[in-house]
Amino acid sequence: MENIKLTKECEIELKTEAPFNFPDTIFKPSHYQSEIIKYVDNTLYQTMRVDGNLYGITLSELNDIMLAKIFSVTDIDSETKQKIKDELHIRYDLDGNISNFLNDYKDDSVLSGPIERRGGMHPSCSYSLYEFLMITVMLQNTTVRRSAAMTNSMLESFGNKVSFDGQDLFAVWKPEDIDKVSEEDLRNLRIGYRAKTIKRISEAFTEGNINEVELRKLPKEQAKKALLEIYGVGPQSVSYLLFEYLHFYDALDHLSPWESKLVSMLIFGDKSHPGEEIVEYLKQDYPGWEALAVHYLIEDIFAQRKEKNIPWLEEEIRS
DNA sequence: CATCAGGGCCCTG
DNA sequence: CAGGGCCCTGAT
Repeated sequence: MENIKLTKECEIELKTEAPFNFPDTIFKPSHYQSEIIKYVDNTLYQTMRVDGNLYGITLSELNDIMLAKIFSVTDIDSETKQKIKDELHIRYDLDGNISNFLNDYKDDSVLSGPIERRGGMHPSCSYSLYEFLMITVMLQNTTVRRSAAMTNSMLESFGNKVSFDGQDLFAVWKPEDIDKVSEEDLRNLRIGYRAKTIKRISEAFTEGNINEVELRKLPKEQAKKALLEIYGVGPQSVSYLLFEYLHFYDALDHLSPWESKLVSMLIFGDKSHPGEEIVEYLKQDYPGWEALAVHYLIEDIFAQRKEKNIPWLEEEIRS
């Protein structure tokens, strides 16, 4: 596979809506690791496709200013630069205002710890809609280890190897690349029945049936409806999409079993409470912020995992 | 060795 | 609206 070297470099500054917590917003320890994104020395490395061209992006923070470096094959024009800047603002929720959440719940018995440790953390999605859909498909009905294995085998076959700023990583394949491949060839990568879903979604994007720009303008319920019309998107995937990708802080209609166990433990001290009960509880206690509340709880416990062993958490990860 | 659920969803009846 | 089936894999 050809290794694309991105050697031209420029830098932009990104303005954030305070309070903004850089590390906890741009990198999420609860997500499974892949070679699409790297977080090294407080710097995030990712790729981005704009108008058919591939760019390397680094994100870092210096004296409370967020810096993005853009790496490219040829010099970048100001229009593209602006597009990337706008896109980063959206993906990392740089203009979202969560100060009321932090003020209202800083003394809350459940959230005070997470808010103290990670206050200013926003939901974010490093990926385009298509890329994130690919991730949600990989997550379906399997374990973290296999999700990572499937992602990597897909990247090895169809992704683009990219080098910039001393790092090597993969860019997710383009929808057109998959549209040409047979379902059988995809299945040979041990992605199972997901091959069909990936082909269907790739086909929809190739034919221009999904409009990312318009989707982002929709109110929550309409966005949900539109997303559920995509083949392979059900209640679980749509909840990830509404919160992480579209940043609806109150998008909590559904909690997956593994998340329910974690949140149940963190709120009630045992894993037994069912998802529906927890959703009701969160809607009562954190109206307007129920999904963000879950996010603070889960990311906070995963962050603590790096520093100490949490047996009841390890039991649920099985990676 | 077999059986099963897993960071779901589609389809059928 | 409930329930079966689905690719594969590690756990039991």
